[in-house]
Amino acid sequence: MKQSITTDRVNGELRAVGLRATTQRVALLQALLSSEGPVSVEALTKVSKGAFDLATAYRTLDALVIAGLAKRIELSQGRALFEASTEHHHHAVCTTCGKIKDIDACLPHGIDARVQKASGFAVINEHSLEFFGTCTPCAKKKI
Amino acid sequence: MKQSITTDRVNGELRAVGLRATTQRVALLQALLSSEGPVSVEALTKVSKGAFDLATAYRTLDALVIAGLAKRIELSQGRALFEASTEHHHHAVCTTCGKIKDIDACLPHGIDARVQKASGFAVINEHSLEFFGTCTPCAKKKI
DNA sequence: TTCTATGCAAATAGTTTGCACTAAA
DNA sequence: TTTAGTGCAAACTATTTGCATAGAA
Repeated sequence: MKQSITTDRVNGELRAVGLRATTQRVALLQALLSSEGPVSVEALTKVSKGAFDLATAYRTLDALVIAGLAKRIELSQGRALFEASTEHHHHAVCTTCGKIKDIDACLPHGIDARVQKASGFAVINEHSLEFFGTCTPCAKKKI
Repeated sequence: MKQSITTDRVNGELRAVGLRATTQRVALLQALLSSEGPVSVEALTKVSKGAFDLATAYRTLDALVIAGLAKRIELSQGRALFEASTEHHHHAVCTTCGKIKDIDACLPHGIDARVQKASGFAVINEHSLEFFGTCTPCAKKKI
């Protein structure tokens, strides 16, 4: 858990992007901002005790992604993960237990531009970089 | 289409990894080897006219991935793509039309090792790097 | 002949949608 | 009061699984 996120701040962020600050949205965005790494939709609905509907969670997350407050991540096959929009970074995924750790960016600057030339694409404006391996606890268990 | 892949070669590759060379597997692996980039499971079953069952395709692809002959790729949300195992490379994805283009590797050597240190993971043995943007045809249509 | 692989159909899992109702603004 | 957002249930899509049968070795 990072430092606690005030309801007021979340309220403001929602309104700033033109979304009504409903109880559910505040709870969801708060949960998103408070979690260490990418979270599953199911996990998000359970964070606040007054667990809200899955459909609401999906709709809200879509809205947050469009508003630029959240990012959708494709890591696990067939289960979407979401994280709050923070500065650009990458992830290390443990292929044994599924744990995900944030990794600070370390790609050479201008790589998007270089790939743009190499690919013949008109625009390259985003990239995802994920690392896979075994975390230390899992590695120890295997010995 | 790359140069045509002989049935014999595919037969051999399958047997080499201990898989029976059934009609379906040969057709599927041949289709995989012949396609330019990542392909969906549905597309693979339709390549050979004697379209075979989806369940068979999934089971076969699993076996091929385990055997190291194929790779599973998570790009589009909720639809798995597969490609034949070739040398390490990355992809550029057009977020408008979905077209995928292979990109030759361009990450600094030793990056896995560096991330291994930075992440505290015991092992980092794989990474995926995907670029997103707009391909030239799509960019022109938008003007 | 033996045993793995296939096809079919049913079962899951994750996600999306329609609609009447609730609650922000 | 107005209109966007929610819950519930049903619909969908991609993928998986059980089981009897076909076919590779």
